[in-house]
Parts: sequence; structure tokens; C-alpha cells
Amino acid sequence: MEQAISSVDRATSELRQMIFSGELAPGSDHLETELAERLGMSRTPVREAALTLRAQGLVELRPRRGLRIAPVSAQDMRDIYDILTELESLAAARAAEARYSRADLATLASTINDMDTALANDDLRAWAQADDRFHRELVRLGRNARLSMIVSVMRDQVRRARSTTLFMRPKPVQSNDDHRAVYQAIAAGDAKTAHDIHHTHRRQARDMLVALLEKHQLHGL
Amino acid sequence: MEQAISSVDRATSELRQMIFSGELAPGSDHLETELAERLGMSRTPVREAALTLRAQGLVELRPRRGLRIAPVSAQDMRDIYDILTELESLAAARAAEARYSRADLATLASTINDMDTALANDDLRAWAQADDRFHRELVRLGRNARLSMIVSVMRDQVRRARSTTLFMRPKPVQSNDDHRAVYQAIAAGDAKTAHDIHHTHRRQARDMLVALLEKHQLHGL
DNA sequence: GTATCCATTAACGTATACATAAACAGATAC
DNA sequence: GTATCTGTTTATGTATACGTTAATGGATAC
Repeated sequence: MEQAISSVDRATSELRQMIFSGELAPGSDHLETELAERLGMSRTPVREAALTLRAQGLVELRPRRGLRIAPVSAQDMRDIYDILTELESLAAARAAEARYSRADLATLASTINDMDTALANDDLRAWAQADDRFHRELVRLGRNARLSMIVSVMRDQVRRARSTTLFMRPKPVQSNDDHRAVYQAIAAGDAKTAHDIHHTHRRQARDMLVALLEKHQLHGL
Repeated sequence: MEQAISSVDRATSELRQMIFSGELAPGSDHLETELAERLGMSRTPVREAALTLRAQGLVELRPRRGLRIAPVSAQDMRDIYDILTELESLAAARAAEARYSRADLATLASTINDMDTALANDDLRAWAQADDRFHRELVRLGRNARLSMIVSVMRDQVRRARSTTLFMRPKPVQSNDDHRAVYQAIAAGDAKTAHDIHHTHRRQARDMLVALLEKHQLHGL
């Protein structure tokens, strides 16, 4: 009983992919008809996908101009990281309060190992993926479905900018140490430490990324 | 040249209104066709509005069952207030850092006066409205458009529950004092104090509301 | 009486049709 | 040359059509 994927879902995920990959460039406009043709469907599912993507901040709808792929400025990056900082730190605190067993934290621990391995291999893409998994798992452990949703939407908004700057940034050694410290605080049930370390971690990430964007004049990524 | 309001916009705002007023009861299901007829339009704009409302967490879309008006449990309330607490407190800190002039803060100050007046008159509805304006203005002063958006979506999700419990809660005297203290910290440029007071303020509001919902068995408001 | 199967119904997902109004170009006035 | 006007084009907003498929109820088997 396989679930035939609906056109709307396909449009949503394919458009997301095209945005993340840069195939649809930040700031560019695309007519509904054009996208519908590219995706091999009628305008209706494209329109519906567009509404969802707009709600997630990935596109703007400009009547008679088409969908505009939302650019992300340095200021946007700051704003988004501020939100991520607060909400992920809250999740870290809640995770610590939840008194998870080591077994419950196994997934979190494994992402940290993956990051270590990737770093040893100088494989930045693998590192970024493991980093992503760490943050996603951390938020999941915080057990607040709305918070998870918001964080994942914000994370998507900076995905392009993050992958563009991935190879410009210094080796993320500090990141791994931070993650390990957060993990240990959660395992120890120390909510305040988990919160504060993660907070500092995210604020540093924000400053580093914003500096990169501004230095390289990467406007509207 | 007045801007003829589009059907989608009308559907969105009318459905929102019907949800807030309780005309569409929490947990109830409503077919697209039925709603379209009630609003005097075809299914298309109703569907599009539904997608937006889903993104805002106000309805769920259940194929062949219709739109379900999202209920808000005590746990939901806790989750939402946790998010509001962090984000509004961040906004308060940012507002303090922005070094606004007294003139810039006039609107904020006026909402506090309105709350005092309303409380003196025992007019709880007017108090709630002024309280809303205070929080909205506070967030606006934080200058983070995405944060403002998230906060307003979260606030909408608990709107029904708040108005239901409005007359059960103790007189919000403490609230007015808290708001005044936050205002003064912002005016003084003291980000930490603004943040911490508002944080405590929101956490207390959360505990009070959650206790009310649980005590009165108000499930799925 | 209960459970299973099947026919019927109707809500949805998607495609298509169409009127409206914005964008653009070309023409005209100055 | 510049600005305004006008006609044309076309993307959109909305309505409608239609096939698919999940939900419902009744019949049948036990």
C-alpha cells in the first residue's frame, strides 16, 4: 500500500530542493506557469506549494511578477541566528530537565562522533551534515513540537548561506568541543549549563557567519 | 483607487475571526465546500486560505474530513508560552540595546497607562487589549521581523484560551508592575534587566494559565 | 449479535476555463 | 526629448469540471 505522492507535496519538495541548490537563484522571479511546466503539472499544485513556501519564508509572492526566491542578507542572518540561539538553548535546557538516560541520548552522542570523524578526515560536507543532525536531535529532545518546527524553518532559511560559507570559515574545532559540553550537561541534568554553553555557541556561530557575509559582500544569498 | 480585497484575503481573515470567536469550535471539522458556501465564494480561495491558516497552526487539514480547528491543550499552552517567553525577552533586551528616545517609547508607555486605567475601571477586556498592544509594541521595538511574525502566530494560537480564562484569573495587578519595570529598563538601556524581568513575567503568566486550564479541565480550547 | 465484504456516495486533488487588471509598447502631444 | 495616453498582451485570481478514492451503510456469513 504505497502512498502515491501528491503533486502538491512533490512541488513543495522539488521547489525547496531547487532553492537550496541555487538552481532557483536568490532574488530571481519565476512565474507560476513556468514552474508548473518545469515540474510537469498544472498551476494549481504549484500555487498551493508556493503558499506553503511563503509561510516558511522561502519565497515571496509578487502578483504578476511571480515567485521571488527570498534572499538572505547579513541582517537576516543575524535575526535568524538570534532566534535559533534562544530557541535551541531553551531546548537544551528542557532536554537536561527531562533526565534522559544515556540510551536516549545515544543518537545525540553519535552525531558528535560523526563530527569528530568528519573533522579528522577534513570532510566539511560530512561535518555540516552531522552538525545539522546534532542540532535537530537536540531540539527534538527538548520536546516542544512548535519549537522544533520554528527552528527547522529558520534553519532552512539560512541553508544556502551556510553551505556557501562552509569553505570560508575556520575549521570548526571549537564547535565540536561545545557540542560535547552541551551533551555532557544534558546527560548530567544540568539545565543551566546546557543552556548557557549552547547559547554562547550559537552566538559565536552567528558572529562568524555574519562577518563572513559582510566581508565577502555576499548580499542576498 | 481603493484596493478591492481579494477572496483569499477575505477568507483568511474571516476564518481567523470565526476561529477566535469560537464560532468554529476547537476540534470541530468543516468541509471546504461548506465553508466556501458560508463565505459566498468557490472552494479555491478557501483552500488557499486553509493552507495559510495551517502554516499558522490554527487548523489541521484532514483529507475528506475537512479543516479541523486546532484545539489548544494545557501542554500546548506550556509549549507556546515557553516560546513567547524566550522570544519576547530577547526583543526586550534588543529594544534596550537600541537606546530608544522617550519619544520612541511613547506608544509603549501609553499602553501601560491604558492598562492602569482599565484595571481601575475593572474593565478586563480593555485591559487584555492594552496588554496585547504592550506585547506587540515591545516586540516591534526589538526590530526582528521574523521574531515579530513568530510571536504573533503563537499569540494567535492561544487567543481563544486567553479570552476564556480572562475572567477566571486573579486581577492582573502584578502584570502592570512588571510592564512598567520592563519599560523603565528599556528606557534606561539596561538590556539584562529588561530581559530578566520580562522572562519572569511570562513564566508566571504561563504557570497561571496552565494551572487554570488544568484545574477547570479545559481541554482543547 | 457481530464481523466482513461490497456498492454507493461524495470530498478532495488536480486540471482547465475565463474574466480582470497590471505591465509594456507604441503613438501622440507638448 | 519627455510625458501622457491608449491598446495589447498576459499573469493572475477565481470558478468550474472531473476522475480518484476514502468513508459510509447495507447485505451477507457466521
